[in-house]
Amino acid sequence: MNNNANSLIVLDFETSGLSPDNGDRAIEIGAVKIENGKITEKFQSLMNPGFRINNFIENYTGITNHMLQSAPPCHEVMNDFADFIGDDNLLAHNASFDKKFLDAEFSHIAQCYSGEFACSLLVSRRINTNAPNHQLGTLVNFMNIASEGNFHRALFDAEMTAKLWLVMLDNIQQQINQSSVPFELIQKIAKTPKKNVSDLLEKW
DNA sequence: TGCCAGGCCCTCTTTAGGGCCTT
Repeated sequence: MNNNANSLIVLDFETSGLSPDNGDRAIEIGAVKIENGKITEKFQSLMNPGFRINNFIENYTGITNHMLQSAPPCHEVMNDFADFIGDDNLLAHNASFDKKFLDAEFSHIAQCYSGEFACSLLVSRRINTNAPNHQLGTLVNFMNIASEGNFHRALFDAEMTAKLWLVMLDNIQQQINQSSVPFELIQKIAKTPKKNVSDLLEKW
């Protein structure tokens, strides 16, 4: 594990559906690298899954079958993405979803990654206890984060997740009165029952 | 024919059910 929570890859997949076990594939990857509290690199690409996506996904994402026809194939994009993420830790909003697609796409090309996932959704449920809900768009509005772009596109969602993450890290830093938040603490927050999180931060 | 995602989390729980969140 890279224990530096201030340097990590924030990623978001758009996909043909909810489950790679049912044959769904990634159709777009967007990611940003956060280093020392700032977005320093970006990665974005559509990818052709080799079949037509349905109307719901076209409407939900704005990604059309016409756009995917000329996109590079998944294996090509995922190999480039493996180089992008290196051995950094990873972050996504509802990470279990993006992790299962990353695992599935990497399994197709015999790639692997060494970083560990953090989940902004799980942390938000424990830190932003007054939020009306924990959907990415709701949290961005709730925390007054500037947002000009289209939700449900991979790079925009990754950027918004990164900005949300930095606000939450700042919140945690203030609570523990330290200048950085160890990745180990992030993982502990995500696994701690909500009612015990304030105790965890006080004693850190 | 009938089913059709899955992990997390809460509670009127744990011998379970249902909502949230992602596409």
